[in-house]
Amino acid sequence: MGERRASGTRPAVRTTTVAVDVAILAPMGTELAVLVQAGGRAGAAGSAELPWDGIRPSDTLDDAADRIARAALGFAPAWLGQCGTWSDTRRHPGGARTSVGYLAVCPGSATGAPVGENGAWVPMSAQPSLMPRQRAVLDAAAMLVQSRIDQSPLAFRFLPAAFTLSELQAIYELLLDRKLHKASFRRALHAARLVAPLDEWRSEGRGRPAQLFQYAPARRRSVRRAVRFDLIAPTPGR
Amino acid sequence: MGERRASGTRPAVRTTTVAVDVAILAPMGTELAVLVQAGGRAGAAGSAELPWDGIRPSDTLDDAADRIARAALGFAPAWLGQCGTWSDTRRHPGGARTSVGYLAVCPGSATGAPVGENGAWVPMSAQPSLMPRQRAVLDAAAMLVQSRIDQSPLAFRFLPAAFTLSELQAIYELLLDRKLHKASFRRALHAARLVAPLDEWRSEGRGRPAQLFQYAPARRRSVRRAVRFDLIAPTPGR
DNA sequence: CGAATTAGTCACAATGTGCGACAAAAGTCA
DNA sequence: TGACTTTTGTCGCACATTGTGACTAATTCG
Repeated sequence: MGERRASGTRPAVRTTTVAVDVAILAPMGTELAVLVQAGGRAGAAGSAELPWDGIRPSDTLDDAADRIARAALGFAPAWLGQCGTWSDTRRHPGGARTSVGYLAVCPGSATGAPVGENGAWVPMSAQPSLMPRQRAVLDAAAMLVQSRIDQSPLAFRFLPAAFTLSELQAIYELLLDRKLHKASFRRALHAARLVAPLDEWRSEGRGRPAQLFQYAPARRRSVRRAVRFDLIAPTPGR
Repeated sequence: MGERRASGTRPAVRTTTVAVDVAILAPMGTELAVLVQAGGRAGAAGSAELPWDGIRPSDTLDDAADRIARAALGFAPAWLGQCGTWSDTRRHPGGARTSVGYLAVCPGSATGAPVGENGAWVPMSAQPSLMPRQRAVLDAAAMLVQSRIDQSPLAFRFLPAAFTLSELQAIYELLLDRKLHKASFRRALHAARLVAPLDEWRSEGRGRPAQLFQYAPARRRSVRRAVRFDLIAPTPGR
């Protein structure tokens, strides 16, 4: 003991095979959907896979994730963020020992259009059968959405730039999986000064036309609030 | 266009060199400190480094991080969590192209004892001069602490199992960098039913002895709360 | 035109938070 | 011993935030 380094040996880097795996999520109807592609062995059971690739010499991980998401979607995702990294022997479509997982978010309009030749949007509830490694990435991506909803404007990335407040509320209800009260939702939203009205209205079939808004956070007083003990979940996370 | 994969090529894994870098944080006096070790070239300016190592064939990343933290500290950290992964050309002590960053947390008692032959606790405000890659890891670790304070019992990991409420409040004040009101702090803490009193008191010099508590989250009603728009920061993170 | 439907707001009750005041239990020191 | 200091721990009130149902507004449908 008293050894400076792990187990008395000097630290040394090792070589590994690495892939970037991207879970691309978008709202579809009343729930989230994930974009999967047919695997290498088409027709085989459990052959769906998340879009993935290796990293190129000049790539950062963010570069690679953006490239993979663009290639799968045909356009850039509205948001990208890392959701974890794993290195183990679980199966991966490319046989990578190490996977860097990313979450990509895009508006619901994407789930209405076809995605390439072998892409498909699968509802999260349908539990697409992925290889174990990619299953871990998808689970972590879903967790990341949950943990970031209240801390970042992630919910807005599931919508186009201009949206109605009812659409925004529907996204929050989808992500949080519970009904919200319209008046409370709007009161809190406006108090936070996160959206600005556009001089534009949209009529969606019957009913009064809804005003369009855009995400436009205003400089707001950084009030010192209480410690939020009520948000603490028993497990300290991953 | 219409291509199924990135740039029309089939996806393929690549090889990279990888290190696990661990930012070990603990309270020291009134601020956080990070554990650094003297680098390979002792005495050289900017030679401090975070504990790091490669991954072993049977290691998961969590295994490696735990091993590295134990070796540096002499005991297991109270908490470990991934804070990000980077793959770029920034300098790293081991020359790794890819780094998996971890945050390790341990109680303040650690910062009073010596740490191995060439370890030292450096206050975060002192900005230890690390190589660029490890600087990124440390910054991400600090961000992770901030983002998890309200979502997980992370603050409790900076304390021993038994603690006084004043100690807990001091940790929160240190992490949030602001004074908290004692009565409000305790009211919210007890309302969340996160701690249980021990039948033990501790006298710290003068003043009334403080009762000791332990972290013991009780099953509490999962009240449906409002969407917390006020916590949303303008940037969607990382 | 009236019913149905969706958007948007209001008022009030219930709950939560900031904050000062104060009581309780110990040590310090004349 | 007894006043003074220091720290723990609680109470109560003013004020802010949130939950909820009721209400008005603007549009389509038949």
